[in-house]
Amino acid sequence: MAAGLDELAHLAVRHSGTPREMSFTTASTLSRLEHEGARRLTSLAADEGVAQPSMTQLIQRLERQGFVERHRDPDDRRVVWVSISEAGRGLLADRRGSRAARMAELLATLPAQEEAALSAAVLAALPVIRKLAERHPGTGDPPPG
Amino acid sequence: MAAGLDELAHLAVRHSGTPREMSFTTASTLSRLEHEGARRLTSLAADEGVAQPSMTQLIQRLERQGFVERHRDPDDRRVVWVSISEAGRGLLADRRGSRAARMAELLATLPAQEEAALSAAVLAALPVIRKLAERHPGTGDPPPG
DNA sequence: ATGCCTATATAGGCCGCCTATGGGTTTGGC
DNA sequence: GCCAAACCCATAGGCGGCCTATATAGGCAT
Repeated sequence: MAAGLDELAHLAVRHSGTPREMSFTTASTLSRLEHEGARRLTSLAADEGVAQPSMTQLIQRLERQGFVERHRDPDDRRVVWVSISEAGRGLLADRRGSRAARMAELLATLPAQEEAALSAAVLAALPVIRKLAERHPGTGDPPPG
Repeated sequence: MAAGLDELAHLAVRHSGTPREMSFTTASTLSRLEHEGARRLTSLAADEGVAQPSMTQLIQRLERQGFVERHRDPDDRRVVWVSISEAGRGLLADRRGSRAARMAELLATLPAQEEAALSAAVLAALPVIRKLAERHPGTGDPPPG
């Protein structure tokens, strides 16, 4: 069974489209900024499980591309607050839309019987996999909720 | 249901350990060399879905690290044959061992009922997911068989 | 004021991917 | 036999994404 689970993980990584369009950390950071509002650079780095200079570089790139904004804290001028821009929200929306569309298109190719079987399997597996994921060191912590 | 499948793929990518230890392409290329024997650089690049210079660079690094060997074809001196070394086989064996150990350790934390549910779900999902993966553009083609 | 701590930036290095281009090697038409 | 086209691989140069070590600048406490 472990072999089957391993193969599924393998297929997920191979076909996830990451990092063809955008790296996992980039997407996760943007999504976090959308859901949690303005964040400090260091705490972003900690939550995403990358070193602080890596986050500095990522945010600089996203700022250059117009997807986030940076503001110095007037009360503590060492601190940088990072927030998502309208363009950033648009980027996330586009990504989600195209992902969902591809997924729907793919699922539509399945005969009803197989789709039902897959649906049942996903629903059964999801809570168990979530539990396993909590106990396994990954790349950063998921956003709360 | 698409949302659940998407979440599962997300968790798989997040917790796969790629590319913390070794990139997907690197592992896949080494594994292909192990199973298929000596291969030419260009055909390796095509099968792995990367550009030829990327494969040249990857193979140069793997050769430097001692995991593959390169030989020019005496009958067509343009051609380079790439094969896995003993150290390369050892690397793959170690990786598989540690992956399997982590997976087993993780699964051992589940109550028997949940493990049975997960096992059933995986067995039910696997053939359907395989079918979907064939219809979806990924990073290169899987090795035949 | 001095010296410590904190928050971010910079320097430098490696992997992993790309396009464009260069340099040998065959091959095929003539 | 020769030369051009086709082929295989290497190199150059660039960007994303990650790291450690170190610098810079601001805040804080004695």
